[in-house]
Amino acid sequence: MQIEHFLGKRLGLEGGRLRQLLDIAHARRCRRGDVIFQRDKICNSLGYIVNGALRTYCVMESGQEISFLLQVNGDFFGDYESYLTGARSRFIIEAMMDTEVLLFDKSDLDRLIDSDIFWLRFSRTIPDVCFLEAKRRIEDLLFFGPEERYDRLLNKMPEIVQKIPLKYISSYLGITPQSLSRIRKRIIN
Amino acid sequence: MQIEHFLGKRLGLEGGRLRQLLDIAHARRCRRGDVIFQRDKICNSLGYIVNGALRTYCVMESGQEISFLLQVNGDFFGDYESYLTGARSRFIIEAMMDTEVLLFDKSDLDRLIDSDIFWLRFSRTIPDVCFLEAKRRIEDLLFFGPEERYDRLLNKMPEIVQKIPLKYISSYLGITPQSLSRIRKRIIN
DNA sequence: CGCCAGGTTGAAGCGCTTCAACGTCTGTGG
DNA sequence: CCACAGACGTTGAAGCGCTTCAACCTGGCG
Repeated sequence: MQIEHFLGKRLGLEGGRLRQLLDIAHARRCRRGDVIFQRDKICNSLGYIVNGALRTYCVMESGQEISFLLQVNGDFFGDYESYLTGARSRFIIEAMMDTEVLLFDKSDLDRLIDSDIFWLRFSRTIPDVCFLEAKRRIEDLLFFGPEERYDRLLNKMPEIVQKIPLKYISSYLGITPQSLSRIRKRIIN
Repeated sequence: MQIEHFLGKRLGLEGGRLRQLLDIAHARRCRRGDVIFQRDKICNSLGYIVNGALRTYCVMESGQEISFLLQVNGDFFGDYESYLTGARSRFIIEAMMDTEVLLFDKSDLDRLIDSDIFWLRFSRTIPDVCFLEAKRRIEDLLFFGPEERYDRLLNKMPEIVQKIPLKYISSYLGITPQSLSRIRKRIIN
């Protein structure tokens, strides 16, 4: 099946091992606008996007919403800091369109990891992936200006950028919706 | 001894376990300006700063140097992406003042990790720490403006910021040296 | 002494922000 | 079926902050 294939490829798993992992997965469908994870909760599961798009965002004191992450098919989601440390999360995760996800509960993952040294070795993959993604984001913010960042985002997720509200994208890029609107206009030429 | 104490506390290690780790450490002293790690190499060791300060930076095509990380006593350093993936690094690591470090070779760490399930469990600590640091940096860049970022850096490493060249700090903050100079002037009031 | 790197300061410019108004689309209720 | 509200995007005008270019100052060092 497709899901297995993509998830397995992403994680370097196959056959029985992949099946073992899928055994503890919970499938869930969300509608556009559904909140998958609430602020001030402790994140006790990690997720994988089968189909759709999510945003992980933070509401600032001013009331302004800032997109911390925009994620699509094949991406993992969840506030990994809260998952790791057990601290309450400041983030909200919301579906930007109808979305199917697989959820893995921390308790199930921990049990799996304890069950077999294979999974103990495997468990490093999670923070490794999180770190690499985070590093890319830093490089994006540090090495490029707003316009270049938008360009790179377009390359990274071309179909999605056209479909989701502009304001989610602008705060992800660290600019105002108006600025992004003008950048778009500029780029058309 | 002090070093052991701090390193152990940072990693949650003590007694025999801490000694095991220190057994594979190589101490090294560097002078201000020494390059500890060279661009285009593969990073095959991780380091711990006993005393001093390092910067991890990238030279852009324009020739401009951008500080990716500024690190001080008690911080870990190394291009963890290159360490993980085996890819050539685009970063250079340089001592900003006379600095003592402990180096841990990947081959020794891998051997340690394979020797005992304790160390296999422990090995997740490394990417976890890297991820949490990276996440802080993203939040800094995304949630705050240049002036606030400088303020937060002052709180994070107050002694060091006074001692190292302004241009290293400004590129870490994502601004020009001139702008940082003016921000400093503004803040004195 | 004079050079050089690092820092400061001034002036001009550009890009993003802010505030505000208007256009467009969609869904809802009269 | 139309009218209207609300969300979203666009556009204009004014302002602010960072950038750029350039000049100058300062301290360290050969």
